[in-house]
Amino acid sequence: MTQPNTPNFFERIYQVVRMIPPGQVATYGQIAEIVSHRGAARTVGWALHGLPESSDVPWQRVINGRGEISLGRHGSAVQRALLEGEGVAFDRQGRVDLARYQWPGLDWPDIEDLRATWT
DNA sequence: ACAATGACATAAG
DNA sequence: GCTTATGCCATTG
Repeated sequence: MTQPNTPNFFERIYQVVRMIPPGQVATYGQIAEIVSHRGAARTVGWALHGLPESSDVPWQRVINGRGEISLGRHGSAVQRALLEGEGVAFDRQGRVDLARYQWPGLDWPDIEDLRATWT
């Protein structure tokens, strides 16, 4: 973004994030594993970082591997509110029960087919 | 092309 | 369970 030639990487990330159903959450690593390699987790966060709140991408459903919100204290409140509005419960430490709310992800055939669209 | 950065992840102490 | 150290990837200066 910020440039005419937006790398497909960000678009891929957005596309996957849009597939996360309401009331469920996914981790950065999970998204990275679908769009690219496992190590791209940081890049996923970078992609969502510049995303406007009014975007069609449910960025709030993407959290870190500990089930916690990784934003600075600033946007964390917003994200928490959005998720709570979808039925996601937070514990006292502001963490989500991943075992219960984590997005199952895509099946291998689906991932394969999805990647075929970009490659 | 090199060095630094960032909404991460995992292993080790 | 929390803190520290190391790895990974793409973007940016």
